[in-house]
Amino acid sequence: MPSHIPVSKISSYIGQDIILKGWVYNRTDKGKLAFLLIRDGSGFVQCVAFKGDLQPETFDLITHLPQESSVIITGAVREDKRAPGIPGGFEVGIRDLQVVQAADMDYPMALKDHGVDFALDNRHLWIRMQSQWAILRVRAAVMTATREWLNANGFFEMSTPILTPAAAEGTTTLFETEYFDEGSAYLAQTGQLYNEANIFAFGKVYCFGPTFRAEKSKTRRHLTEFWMLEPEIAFCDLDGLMDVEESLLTHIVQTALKECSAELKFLNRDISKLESMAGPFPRMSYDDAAKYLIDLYEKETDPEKKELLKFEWGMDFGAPHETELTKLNEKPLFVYGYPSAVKAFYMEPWPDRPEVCKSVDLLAPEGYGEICGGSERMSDPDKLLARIQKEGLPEEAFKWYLELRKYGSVPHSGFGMGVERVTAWICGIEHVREAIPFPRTIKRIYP
RNA sequence: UCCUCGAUAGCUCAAUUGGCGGAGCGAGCGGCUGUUAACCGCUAGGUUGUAGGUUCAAGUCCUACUCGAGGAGCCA
Repeated sequence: MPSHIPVSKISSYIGQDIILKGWVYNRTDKGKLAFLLIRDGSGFVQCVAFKGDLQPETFDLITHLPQESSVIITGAVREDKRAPGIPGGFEVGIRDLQVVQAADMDYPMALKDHGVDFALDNRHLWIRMQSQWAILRVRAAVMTATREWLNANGFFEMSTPILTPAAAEGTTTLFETEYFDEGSAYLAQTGQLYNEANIFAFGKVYCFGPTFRAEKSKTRRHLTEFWMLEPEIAFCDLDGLMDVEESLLTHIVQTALKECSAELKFLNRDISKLESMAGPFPRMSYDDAAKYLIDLYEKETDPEKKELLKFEWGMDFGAPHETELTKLNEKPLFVYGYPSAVKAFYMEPWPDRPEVCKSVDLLAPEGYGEICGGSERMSDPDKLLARIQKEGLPEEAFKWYLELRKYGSVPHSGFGMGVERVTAWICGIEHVREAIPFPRTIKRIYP
């Protein structure tokens, strides 16, 4: 009696009879021959029916199967270089086919390019397509690799609250909701402040969950709901933080290469660009980056490009600036020591240079830009209080946060990593909305 | 919030200076023993986003609106 196997393991069953349970992704009839591309969640494999090998009614059933019908197939595995699929190169000679459900014939997702609007309205079906399946498998691998590295390196996963009181960082627009008789609550835009409390109990921690930004950002790099990893580390300075980011990112990329080679190949990702992606990553000061950008701006002759590259010391980088900086290297680039004015209030000032802070962004190559942002946190309670007052933040809301610095304060650092941005970069795709199963953007909350 | 672009068959797109709304894919039927988004033949499929306006005549020009996109700002 043949056993039920996943498509992903098919290479171990050459010459054997097996059972597949899945869905008809595509069908091609050719007279007395029919090809079914079957997907079962673990992969895509071609199944072949010869009229002569089957009961006439079974063959007739196969040649009339609607796309997306659910089926159970019995047959023999053989190697064939012509066979499409993921991983591909194998096919199943159908001996028997049982229809679990014949799908309605008006399945809307054709196997070709669709417009963004249509594809997103049909996201619940779009995720069945090979490209989206491959991207989301890479995303899962990124998330698994992330936890793997952190757990192996002494970090504890600490869930931080999603429902939070007002004013975490002050600047960002938050989603607001009613909270019983306590007034308004807000969906978390970061778990960092809570993780700063957690490190004094657990040393090295991380939170890994959804994050919400109500800002009306409409670009290929923004979602209103996205997943963020936020490690926080006690007794760690800015250099130590960059070491952690470097090792973690290296592990994530190498794992994706190992676990998802078929997916990346299907996505036509230039693997060689990822293979060299191991630490150390170059580290550049904001001052040097600013000098480079100002120089570039002055040399630019095209007036349109010149306007985009406009830059002076003290500005935060725009997307065109990030792109220019990432062109300098094949690897991700650390830029550290940003002006305090463009960064959050809790970042530790540079010694003897209070206008600069111990912050660091990690910019992914090939124009992907910022994938991690972090800093050494202010550890002195008096300086922190002064900064909170200067920013006009409500002091009483930060009472607990200030207390962390009263009882055994230490230098500590942390960063946030955007899962969808990392996934989009590894997959080589245009837009972060394809790097999450059901993207939430400013204009979309369906499906 | 600002700037720019777009909306024509189920989907992706054509339609010349304002002059009879088409094709491919998908769907149905038939043909084909190696297809890779197969191919060949036939069939069905339309209130051109909405509301006005200009004109002998509007998919095409004008006004307003709706919906969407990607860029700025802000950020991961």
